[in-house]
Amino acid sequence: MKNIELLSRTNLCSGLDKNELQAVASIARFIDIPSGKTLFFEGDPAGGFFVLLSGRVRIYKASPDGKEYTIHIIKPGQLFAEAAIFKGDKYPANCVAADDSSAAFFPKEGFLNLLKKYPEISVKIIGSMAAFVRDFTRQVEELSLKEVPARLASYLLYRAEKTGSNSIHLDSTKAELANRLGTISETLSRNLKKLSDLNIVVVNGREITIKDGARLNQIADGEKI
Amino acid sequence: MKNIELLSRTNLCSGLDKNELQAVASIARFIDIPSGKTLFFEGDPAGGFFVLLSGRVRIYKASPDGKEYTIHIIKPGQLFAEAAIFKGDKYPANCVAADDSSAAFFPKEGFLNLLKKYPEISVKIIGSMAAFVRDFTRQVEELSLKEVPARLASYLLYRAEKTGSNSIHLDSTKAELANRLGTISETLSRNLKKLSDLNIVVVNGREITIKDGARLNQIADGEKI
DNA sequence: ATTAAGCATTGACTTAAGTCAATAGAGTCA
DNA sequence: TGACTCTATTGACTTAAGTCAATGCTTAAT
Repeated sequence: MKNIELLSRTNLCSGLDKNELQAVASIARFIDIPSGKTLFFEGDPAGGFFVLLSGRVRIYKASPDGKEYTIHIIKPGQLFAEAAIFKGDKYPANCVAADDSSAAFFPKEGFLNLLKKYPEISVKIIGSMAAFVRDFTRQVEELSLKEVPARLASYLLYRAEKTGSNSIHLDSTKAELANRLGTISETLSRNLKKLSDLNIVVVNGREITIKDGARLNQIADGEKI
Repeated sequence: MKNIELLSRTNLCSGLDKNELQAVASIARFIDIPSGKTLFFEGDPAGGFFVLLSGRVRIYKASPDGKEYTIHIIKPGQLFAEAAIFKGDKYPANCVAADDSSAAFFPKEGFLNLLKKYPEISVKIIGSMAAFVRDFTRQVEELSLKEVPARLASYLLYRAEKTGSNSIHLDSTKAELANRLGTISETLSRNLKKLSDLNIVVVNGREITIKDGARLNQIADGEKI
């Protein structure tokens, strides 16, 4: 996939339009990092930050006795070493590629100039990250609902609310939905059947239609089915 | 609590130093929203975005037949209506206070000027949100580990790695930790006891010391105990 | 020192949800 | 059309984890 395409899928750039994306990409330096290669060491002068495009990188600290402490595993789409930009001028930890990876590097000066020139870009970035955080918050809340029926009901209501329709189209397999709900496909299947038997929803392949939203709300609140 | 103090605890401002915080606060308009009061309606001209400081607000859409669809419940610290800033000039949904609430309002123009003048502020905001997203990602992954021992082990390792020590100090009750791990205090207690009986950790009040990190890693990977 | 309050632990029991395995549909390709 | 693959469903069984209730342990206050 083209780098700019990968870039557009990251947190940093997901809200940007074509021109803005182009402007951001123009100051990026795209790099490939073979698995096992060190990208930087603690104490190296930090000239900017990275966005991971593919693969995985590991950020770790090494203690005096030689032990390594992994601080983060970075996944595609995430920023890393961004602390360097506001904390100081040295990277505060080591970074090595855990898989063959690729990243975009943003030099600090270039990025600051870009934002100064196009402040709307920073606002968009902030806005889309805020939305992201909000969705994540929801997901954490959802996952910590103890029972599967409650999680499922909550998810269905959320999707329905978001689209303003009472019909939800799954754009992934049921197994993936199960995973997102912190369960397995069999359990999801059984629970959808229960809801369906009670005429609370109608399931038609990947199309789920809510028939009794009030009841679904009660279930999301923990009521037994 | 003072508004500026509340502001410093939000996503938007958590990474800022005193002067920057002051600069941001100086363009904010602080408002109180009594429970039930509508902050804006869909279609109202959108002059800026908000950060919730206390209380809860509900963002919803109303359909032609009068039904309401809740899109989000906003909690303290979160940005809202930030979409208005990049999507267009009208609020895309309605917003009402669910509890007595307070918020900071940032006029679009003022905020843009601020960021233009101090691009480091946007960089800091972006950086601290990225860190936030990263922690959240981890939390979601952790919660979707099926079994409590794995979630617990994963959490302990994470905390230990982050501090670079093999001793973890809980700054909350065990019940709260249980909640964060998506379980209950009794179950947490039993699992800590198991780990302790196997000499994998030593528990001393709120101090947990890892004795066998390798074993803990296996458990985090799903191995039975 | 004694009581009270809050947090933590333990046991007995119940239940939700996972595992394993078989079967059924749906979609695709030759 | 039939064979193949991928996804979904269902049943029988097992197990992890939740509930309820009792008890223990600390800390702080009178």
